[in-house]
Amino acid sequence: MPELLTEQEQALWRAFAMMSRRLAAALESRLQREAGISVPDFEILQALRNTGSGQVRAGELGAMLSWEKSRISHHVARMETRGLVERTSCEDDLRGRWVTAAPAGREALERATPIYHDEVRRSFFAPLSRADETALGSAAMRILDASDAGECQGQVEQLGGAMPA
Amino acid sequence: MPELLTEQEQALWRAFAMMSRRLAAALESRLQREAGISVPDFEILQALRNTGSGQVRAGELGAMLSWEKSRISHHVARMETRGLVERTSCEDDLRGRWVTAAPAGREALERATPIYHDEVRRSFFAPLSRADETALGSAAMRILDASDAGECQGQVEQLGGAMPA
DNA sequence: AAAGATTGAACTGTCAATCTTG
DNA sequence: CAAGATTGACAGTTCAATCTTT
Repeated sequence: MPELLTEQEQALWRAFAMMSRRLAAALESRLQREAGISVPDFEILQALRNTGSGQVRAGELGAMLSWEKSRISHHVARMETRGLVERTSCEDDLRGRWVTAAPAGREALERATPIYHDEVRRSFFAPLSRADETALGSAAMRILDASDAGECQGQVEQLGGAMPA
Repeated sequence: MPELLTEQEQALWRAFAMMSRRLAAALESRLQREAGISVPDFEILQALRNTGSGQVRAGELGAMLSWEKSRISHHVARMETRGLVERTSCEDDLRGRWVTAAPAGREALERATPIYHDEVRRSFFAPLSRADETALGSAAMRILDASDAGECQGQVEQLGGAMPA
C-alpha cells in the first residue's frame, strides 16, 4: 500500500478538492444571503416539490437525498420551527411521519430556485467548455459507479441517460 | 436571471456534487477508522511538516489552508488536548503563537499518509482514464481561476505547472 | 487604532441510545 | 424483535465579541 501519489496527482487532487469546496461555499453563501435558506433547506424543499403529492415520509426523504435518518429528523425539526415545513402523523402506519412544505417553504423555494440555478451556471458551467462538461460527466459517472458497488440505486443511471451527447 | 438549467445540466451538476460528497466522506471515514484522525487533523499535521522548521504561526497556518482564524484556533486547541500538537508563545511578537507537531502528531501523520494516498488513488484516480485526469485538471483550473478573480494567490499556479501534460 | 489570536454562542451533522408501533 | 423515527451528547464550523500586544 505504500505507493504514494506523484506530485502531479497530489496537485490534481488538491485542485479538485479546492474547487469542490469553493463551489459549495459560493452556492451556500449566495442562497443564504439572497433567499434566506441554506443548501440543505433547498434540497429538502426541492425533494418535497418533486413528489407529486407534496407529502413524503421522513424515511423516504432520507433515501432521496442519501441522508441519515437522524439528519433528516433534526433538519426537518429545525425547518418546522422556522415555518418552512410541517409534520403530521401517518394514519395507516403510526410509526411514520408525513413531511409537507408549508406556504413559507414554497415561497422560499420559488425565490431560491432561480438564484440556485444562476449561481451553478455562473460558477460551475460558465468556465467550462463543452468538452470539459462531457469529460466531467464521464469522470463523475465512473467514480460514482466505482463507489457504488451495489448500493445507492439509480442515482447514477439518471445521469447516464441525460449526458450531453 | 430566470434562465434555469436544462435537465442535462442539472443531472451533471447533481452527479458532480454527489461525487464530491462521496469522495470526501470516503476519505474521512477511512482516515478516522484506520488512523484515528480526521481529514482536518491530517491537513494541519501535513502543513506543519511541510514547513521546514516545523514551527508555524497560527495565522500563517490559516493562510496555508485557507481557514478562518477562529477555525484554526478552535481546531488546534482540540488537537492540543489530544496531544497531537503543541502551542507556545512567540518571543519576538507576543501576540503570535507557534504551533508545532507533538510526537503523537508526527506518528499519526506517518500512519495516516499512506492510507490517505491509497484512498485517493482507489476512489479518485483508479476509475479515471488519463484523458479524464487531464480534463478534470483543466476544468478545475478554469473554475478556480474564475472564482479567484484576484484572491487566493498561487494555489492555482501550482497546478498549472504540474498538470499531467 | 490595527494586528494576532482566543473565546463563547449558535448551528449543522453524526453516532448511539431510546421510544413507539408493527 | 424489527421498522420508523426522535432525542441527547458530541465534534466541527462560523460569526461576533474580546483580549493582548504593537
